Amino acid sequence: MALFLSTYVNKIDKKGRVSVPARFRTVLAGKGFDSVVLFPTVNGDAIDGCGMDVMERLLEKIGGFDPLSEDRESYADALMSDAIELTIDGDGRIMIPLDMLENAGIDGQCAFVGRGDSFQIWQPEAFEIRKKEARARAANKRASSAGGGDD
Amino acid sequence: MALFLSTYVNKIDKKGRVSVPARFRTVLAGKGFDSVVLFPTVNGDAIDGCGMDVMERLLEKIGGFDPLSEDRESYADALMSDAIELTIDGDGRIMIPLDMLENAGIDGQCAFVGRGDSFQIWQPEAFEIRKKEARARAANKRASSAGGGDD
DNA sequence: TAATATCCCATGATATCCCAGATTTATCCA
DNA sequence: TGGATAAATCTGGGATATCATGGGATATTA
Repeated sequence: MALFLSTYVNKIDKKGRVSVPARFRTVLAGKGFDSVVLFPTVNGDAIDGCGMDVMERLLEKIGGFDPLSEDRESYADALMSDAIELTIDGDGRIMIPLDMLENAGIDGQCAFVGRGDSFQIWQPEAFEIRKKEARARAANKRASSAGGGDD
Repeated sequence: MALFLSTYVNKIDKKGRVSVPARFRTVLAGKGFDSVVLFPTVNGDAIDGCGMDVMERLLEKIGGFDPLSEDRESYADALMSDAIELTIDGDGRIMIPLDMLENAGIDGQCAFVGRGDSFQIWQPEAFEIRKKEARARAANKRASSAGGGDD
């Protein structure tokens, strides 16, 4: 298995620990990682997560360090400066810093949401809402643009 | 053989296990998979099934990971978050999560319906009904417009 | 030395493995 | 062609392993 799929809701215990879903751990381990990289989503309503490989690819895509390009610099800066690498402990758990959780409105429980080559961490209810909205948008799009709708 | 063909009805035992039809397993094995990927159909009245290759192709299509694009193809995202990969056990069975079965109105038995390079899982009676409707629609279409109807 | 993080182990719940009947499908030989 | 034998498939259930979570004990850091 190579992709982050599905959605898992796990509990944050009073010490601040959360289990990374076993499936996600398997994906990471398959790439040789025992850690995750986390950083806030662009609009700040959740947390982006991935393996270190994705960060490296991202950096490549951005073009590496280029002191002459302000654009790229800020682009990369925003990401890399907010990103943290968390080691997965022996029981498969991580400790997400409190401020990162607060920024994403997460408390008590969190939903690990697969996105293929990365995943996101959401406050469960917030994610459900967003998903419904996304579905509605997609349905609209399908309805309006041509009518070859199969199931 | 490379295609998912025909319809097989199998029983869901009280542990929640179902045999994946042997023919379907052969197709998957031919592609090098010992697992299936399942996700709800767009309108939610059944379950879509395929091999991991389909998901990988989809991911390619929507492009790699770009944390700065606010929402990439929302439909694809919804898919990744709803999709699950289920390993086929030594006896050829999978365990479909209860909520996925409930969403599709499946209980007790399920029909594996071949669709070529993918398949669907239906509540057997619901599938029969839908099939009749589809036939009727196709017949109408043909009668009125002399167009090319599909399934 | 407080406060916090990490390690280690325990515990239900649940999924997985393994084996054994029961059916169906395929194969073989007369 | 038919009927008997063999193989594969589906199903059931007990034993085992995995997973998420909790809490105490040990290390780290300020």
